[in-house]
Amino acid sequence: MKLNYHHLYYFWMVARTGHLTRTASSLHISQSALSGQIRKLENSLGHDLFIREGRRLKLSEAGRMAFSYAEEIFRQGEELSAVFASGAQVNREVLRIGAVATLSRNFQEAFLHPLLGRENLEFSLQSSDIDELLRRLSAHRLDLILSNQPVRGDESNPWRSKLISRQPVSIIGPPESGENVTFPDFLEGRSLIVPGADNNIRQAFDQLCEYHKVRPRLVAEVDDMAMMRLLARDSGHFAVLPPVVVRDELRNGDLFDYVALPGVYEEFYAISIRRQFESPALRELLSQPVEDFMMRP
Amino acid sequence: MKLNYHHLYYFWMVARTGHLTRTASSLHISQSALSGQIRKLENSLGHDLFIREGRRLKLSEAGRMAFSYAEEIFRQGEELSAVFASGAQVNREVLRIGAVATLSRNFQEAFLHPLLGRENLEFSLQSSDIDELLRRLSAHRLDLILSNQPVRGDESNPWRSKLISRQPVSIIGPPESGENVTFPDFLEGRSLIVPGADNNIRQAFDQLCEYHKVRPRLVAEVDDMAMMRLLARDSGHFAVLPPVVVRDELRNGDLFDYVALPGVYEEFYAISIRRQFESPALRELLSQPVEDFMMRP
DNA sequence: ACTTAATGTTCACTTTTAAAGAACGATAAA
DNA sequence: TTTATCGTTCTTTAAAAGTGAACATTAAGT
Repeated sequence: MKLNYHHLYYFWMVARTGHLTRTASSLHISQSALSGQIRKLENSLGHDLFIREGRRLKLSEAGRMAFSYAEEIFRQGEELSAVFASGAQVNREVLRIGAVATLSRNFQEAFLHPLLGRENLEFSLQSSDIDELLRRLSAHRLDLILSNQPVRGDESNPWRSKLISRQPVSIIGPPESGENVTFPDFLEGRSLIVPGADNNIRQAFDQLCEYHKVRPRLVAEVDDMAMMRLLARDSGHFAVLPPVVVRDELRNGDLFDYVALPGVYEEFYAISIRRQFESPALRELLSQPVEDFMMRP
Repeated sequence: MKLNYHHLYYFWMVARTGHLTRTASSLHISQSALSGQIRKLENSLGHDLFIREGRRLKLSEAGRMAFSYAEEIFRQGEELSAVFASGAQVNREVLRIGAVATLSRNFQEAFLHPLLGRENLEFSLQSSDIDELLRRLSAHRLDLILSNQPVRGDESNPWRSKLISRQPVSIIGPPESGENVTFPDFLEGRSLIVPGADNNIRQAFDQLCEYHKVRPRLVAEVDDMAMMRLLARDSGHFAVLPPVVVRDELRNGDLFDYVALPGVYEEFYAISIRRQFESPALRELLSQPVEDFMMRP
């Protein structure tokens, strides 16, 4: 039997105050109607929601359970009503994007670039860790996640990961080093700043070193691409980095791109929920070709 | 005008598939009825939810917004139905408790002790940081939070913090030290393990040192009470700790309680949402007297 | 102990709302 | 161009929700 949301609403209103008569008058219906509707809900659910003690109503355990769901349901519903009632521009397109906090800012900006020119579009950008972002995506509080790892969906979470860009990764260092950089010998014993262990660049890089039997000396493992950029620029050490992260420094000569690492890429994924009606802005973003669009000005 | 949840439900079902006729037949109603109900919802909200292009339905931006709310609302509703339909013991009392992860386990256990003996009661215990726990409390995914800090509620979050226990804090160290411990001189230059800077014990302790013009040497700042316990036991250093945390070690002589710090207490708060009908188990827990109930076996 | 006011339930009846079915219009595919 | 499919609108019918009176229970006041 299908849940009747009107009955549930009445139940919720009564359970909040604990009084049937008062609630009835605040709802502008008779108490007998209210009593009857709640009785119907109880019959449909198969449990009493209130314990009747004489003229007093007490919430039963089943009622408590139903109440906690009802709270959520009608809180959302009231928010929905409020949004429409406020006359807020409901017709503006809204895109809520979450980005893994350690992702390159240059990348995020390049990816979102097509949205910037659009009138009548509003977007929000939230940084957090991937678990939190996936939670928000599931709760429909986000439309899209930018991540450097794909995520496998399942029945209860119909996530879809789309590869949106694949960036080469280079050894980047100070320009005046004057070193004759030959791959892979150059890496042997070399002091290096590398991405953190759970980054996929790092895993590919480790495999590459393994394969060529070279052992660099790791001076720092850093999660965050913005931090990597600062360290590469200011430490004087060499770093394993996608050039796009230090695009500005490469341009103005503060850093130099010595050698691209074969087979090592940073990948970017857009994670979304498959929908019958995809927002036009979202569709536009996701249809960008997988190429080096990040090299745009 | 009040939101009609039946209309919203129909809208949701149609928006999921994008087809009115198919949805109508899956709902076992005529397409004309479905069309009419959705039209009523649109009138009540004041916005078109679909864009009609000939015989085709497209979700409008307003529709997209409504849809994301509807998703949440009816996901919850279906969960509620499922819980009742599954015949799961809806009449069992359920108490969902969140504890700040750094809280003493002995305290948590002592506090929850009254629940252990109860038939027909089930409780879940989740550890996390206070922000995450408060989010869950607001979302009605928790009934109670145990914390070492009170939280001030407001209109949108009617939280209620109740002091449930106040524990003395001592200097605790290895039993064989043979030192003549006199407060406060003992502390001068002393190597100490102390709670982390945002713990209220720590703040009180720092003030105490300031007042007595003594400067201990801090060898470790530790957030987590379980970690403090291990470090106090195994490091040979003295530590600033509530004795209850190392109750077992004090009993069996692995550690010794040298001196209670005057005016320094660890406080425990229970944070809940004020409700018309409080669960009996919750009421029982919260009515425990503020005393050293933690010294029970 | 009795009365009174407040509360909740049930029943017969009325009003409101939702659903069905036919007629119509638009369009994608044959 | 036809034809089958899909969505809208209108009128009629069926179902659901609401009303008000009669009745039951209980807390508080006399």
